[in-house]
Amino acid sequence: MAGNPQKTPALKPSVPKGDAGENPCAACQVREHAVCGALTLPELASFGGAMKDIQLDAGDHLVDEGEVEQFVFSVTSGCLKSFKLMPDGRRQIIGFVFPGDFVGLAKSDAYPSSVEAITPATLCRMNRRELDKMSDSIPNLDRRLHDMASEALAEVQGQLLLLGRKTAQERVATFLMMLSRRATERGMAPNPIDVPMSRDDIGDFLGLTTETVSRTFSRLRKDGLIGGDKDRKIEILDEEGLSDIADGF
Amino acid sequence: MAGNPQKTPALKPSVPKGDAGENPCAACQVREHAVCGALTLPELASFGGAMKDIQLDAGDHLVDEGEVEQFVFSVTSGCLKSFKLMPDGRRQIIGFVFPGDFVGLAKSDAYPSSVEAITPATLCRMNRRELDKMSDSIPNLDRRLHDMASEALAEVQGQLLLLGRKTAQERVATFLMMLSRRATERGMAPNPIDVPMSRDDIGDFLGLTTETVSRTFSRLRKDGLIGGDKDRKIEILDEEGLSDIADGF
DNA sequence: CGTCGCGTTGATTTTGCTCAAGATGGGTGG
DNA sequence: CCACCCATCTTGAGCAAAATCAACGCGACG
Repeated sequence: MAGNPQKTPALKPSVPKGDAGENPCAACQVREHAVCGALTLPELASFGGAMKDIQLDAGDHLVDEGEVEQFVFSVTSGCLKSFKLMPDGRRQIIGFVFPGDFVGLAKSDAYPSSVEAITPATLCRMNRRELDKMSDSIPNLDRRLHDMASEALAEVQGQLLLLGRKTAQERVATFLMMLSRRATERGMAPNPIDVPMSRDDIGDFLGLTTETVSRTFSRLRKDGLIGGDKDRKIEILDEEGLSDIADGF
Repeated sequence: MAGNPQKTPALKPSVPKGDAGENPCAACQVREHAVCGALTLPELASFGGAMKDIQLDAGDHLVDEGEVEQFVFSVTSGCLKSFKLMPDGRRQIIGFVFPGDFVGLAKSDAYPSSVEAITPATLCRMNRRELDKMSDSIPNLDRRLHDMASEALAEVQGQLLLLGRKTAQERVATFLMMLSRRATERGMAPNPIDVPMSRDDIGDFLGLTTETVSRTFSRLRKDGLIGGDKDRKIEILDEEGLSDIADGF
């Protein structure tokens, strides 16, 4: 069960000590933002019963691209990355996975990408088959899954524009605005931004090299758009300016 | 109603003359591949009753990014493109839309991208609201929509890898393999490939310029991987070689 | 105290873009 | 039916943005 302190969790673990045994999900910090937010308390009880808590250390891998999709996951704390690899090692990070996010939205036989923990993380795990069954009998759950898939689909379209047409500076600015917006949606401070991933990861997400990402951060810093990078936190100094760069104005 | 001959439809229009009035959908050529394939004949009748046939000429625009998502569409013939624009005119084509494809999979308030016809096209149009209602009462329909969204999500992840990490040659090779595979899925010949879109469109899809696309085709032709480009058709001469380039081997 | 991973910065190279000029070919009107 | 026109495509030359190659700083950790 979750409950052990992690080194750098983005949110508290889902099950505070002492609550386990009754309905751990009722106390989950990210429930509202997760799939589970669609469920009534009784539904939540049976749903939670089918869940197994998982803990990962930084660097642990959760699933492999191509592997049979036996499980789906709902993240309760930490940060993960979803990525694809090419035979020669080139890597594209498909997305960063935060608390409340769901791994396995795209129903398919095999995982379309690998997933690995960036920070220590806690997740709830469920059998794909079991989720499908529940989704058949709980319309709200089904709707929530469909809505989350829709949102993911809309969001990834923005990423296509970024990778296909934006400059390095625009990509990095977009990335920062994205992190800031996500933090706000999760009820966290939009500024300074928590940036738990390495320059390498950011590069593989934005279709750039580490060096270009680093240079671009330096330039944004020199131009007074962002502040220093203390403790994996970046401060946005000129939100409007950054947003204009991000959108190509 | 559909039924008039088009200049260059990829498939026959959905409603052959004479069948209209009974259950036009029953005769639809692309039904099996479209949302409608999930429906029983009685369901299909009421579903089709809520549909309005639409015809577009090449260049006609169907929906605008940001516009309220009042309608959804199922394509019955022709080819369209879905795209996003930046303030300065840079364009990213999100995807090409073929017969059987659905416009509006990502349930949201506003269309996430614009859609415009590349060739003359015919579509079935339905109110978003009405589709949602039907989807609530027909589990098979709901499941089909969810499955199609899942597939779209998985496919777009491959596009992220392409745009973020592949070379020009790899992109074009991937594009051709993609077209070939799609044709096969629709029961059409995988070779030669029908390429109804302009070099410009291909460029905006692959994150390249027209010139680079053109040069890359020339190179593939010179290297004997593909044949000439007669009548918007390209022949694959070395499928394995092309596939290896596409996948980065 | 040395090592290792990560980030930054600099020098050089390369890929694909930009700018420019022809080629091609379908469509239109004389 | 032919000539012209305009879109689209192709090819070439030079350029620029980002990649690559390389060196170094810095903090964490053994």
